[in-house]
Amino acid sequence: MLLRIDAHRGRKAVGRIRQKNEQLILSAAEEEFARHGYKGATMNSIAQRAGLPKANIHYYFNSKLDLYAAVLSGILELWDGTLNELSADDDPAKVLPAYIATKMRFSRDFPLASRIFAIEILNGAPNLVEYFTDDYRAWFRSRTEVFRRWAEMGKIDAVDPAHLIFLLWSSTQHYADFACQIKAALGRNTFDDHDFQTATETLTKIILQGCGIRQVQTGTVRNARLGG
Amino acid sequence: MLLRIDAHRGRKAVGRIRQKNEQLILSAAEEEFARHGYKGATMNSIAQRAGLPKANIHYYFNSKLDLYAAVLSGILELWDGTLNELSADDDPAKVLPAYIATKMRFSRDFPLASRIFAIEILNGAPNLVEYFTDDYRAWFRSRTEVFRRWAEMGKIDAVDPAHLIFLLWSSTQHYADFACQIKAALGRNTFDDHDFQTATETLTKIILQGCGIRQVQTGTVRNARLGG
DNA sequence: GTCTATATGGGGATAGAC
DNA sequence: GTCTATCCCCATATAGAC
Repeated sequence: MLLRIDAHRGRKAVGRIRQKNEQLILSAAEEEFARHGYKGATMNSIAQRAGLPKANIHYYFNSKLDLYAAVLSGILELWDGTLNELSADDDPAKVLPAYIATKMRFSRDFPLASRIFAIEILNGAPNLVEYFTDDYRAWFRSRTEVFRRWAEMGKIDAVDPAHLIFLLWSSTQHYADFACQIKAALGRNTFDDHDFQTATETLTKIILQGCGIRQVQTGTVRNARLGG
Repeated sequence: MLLRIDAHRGRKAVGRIRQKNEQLILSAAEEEFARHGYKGATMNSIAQRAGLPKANIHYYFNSKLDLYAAVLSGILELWDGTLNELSADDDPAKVLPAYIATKMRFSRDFPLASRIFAIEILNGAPNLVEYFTDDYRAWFRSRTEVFRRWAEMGKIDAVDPAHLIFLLWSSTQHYADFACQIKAALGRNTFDDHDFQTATETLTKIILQGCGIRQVQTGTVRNARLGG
């Protein structure tokens, strides 16, 4: 069964009430899907969280799958384009820390989105077949190419670009996806801005140094490394 | 509702048939839970995969939750003890590569276990409240202490130990949990032993160098770093 | 111990009044 | 557009024959 990821687009333009209610439902659905997975979340619990009768959910989104598609679609829009900003012309000593910081902000600001996406992947991405196409493969290749050229130019050490990208993804998303374990390990109930800053700095230091990039001070623009 | 994680222990000693069937069911359940989550997996599909009638599952494991607890319990046993082998007396240049390699082997050999655990954490670990206790916190602190002392002795750079551990966890588990996305990105149907080796080497290089550890050649024992 | 048949509840979806 | 009442299916769990 194929999922229309863009199911929520193409809806007819709407009034204020509709827009408000749809947003209310989407937020509630995001919370429930993140907490219980697709099957585990119920239209009932979503309706309750949104403060609306169950039938209204079906009025705005025809089916549970449509609602899930809308949530997932919003997440993909959010995801797109962060890695796209990296270019071979950039100085990795400048843009890699920025990329790590951006991904960490995502983990802090949109943990639910990150978790829903993660659960979808963990389950084998049954609803993302049309997302993981040859286009995705081509896009990814264009991204690894940036790192490959950096290595070629001696701006970073010769590391496998694909695995470096996976490292960037995994290490940052971990703070959204495994927040519960992290809090348990640290014995905390919250993981605040200061914690996120420490995490960001630690990751940045290790990954940049691990790639042979001399770190520049924040705010300072300096060439990191000129020779191989 | 509290879950008895040790539900499968304390069962009466059993004959060959029971043991064989229980193992059959556990394997089938692991596959289904990993693929569809707790709620998404059905006793029917588990029974079918195990090649047994549904009622038999209930005969061996009273309820679906009991079955899930047994699966989860086996996973925790598997997880325990890998990080325990690290000691402050060790040379991180030797034992960190070994730890990374072990975790990567886990991702390769037990991807289902990794995914079930990940889904449980993603969902807020509702069934692991009795696992993430103060004991867990104390255990984690004892592990960070190892890295802290390494830094104190100048064996590694001064990095936040907790976040270093999270990095080790996230980067290695990623290859089990996000296998589906990785294959899509690489345009492959399989991620073979050679791929795992490349991934392991890349991670090892970046993380060790990122911590200021000079990597020793495989099989060679050499002091990595003597001074601060 | 094994398995068929069934009870029971819950969840997605809809009809139709307002 | 909104919401109550209801339908129908499916999943867990069990009863009880073998």
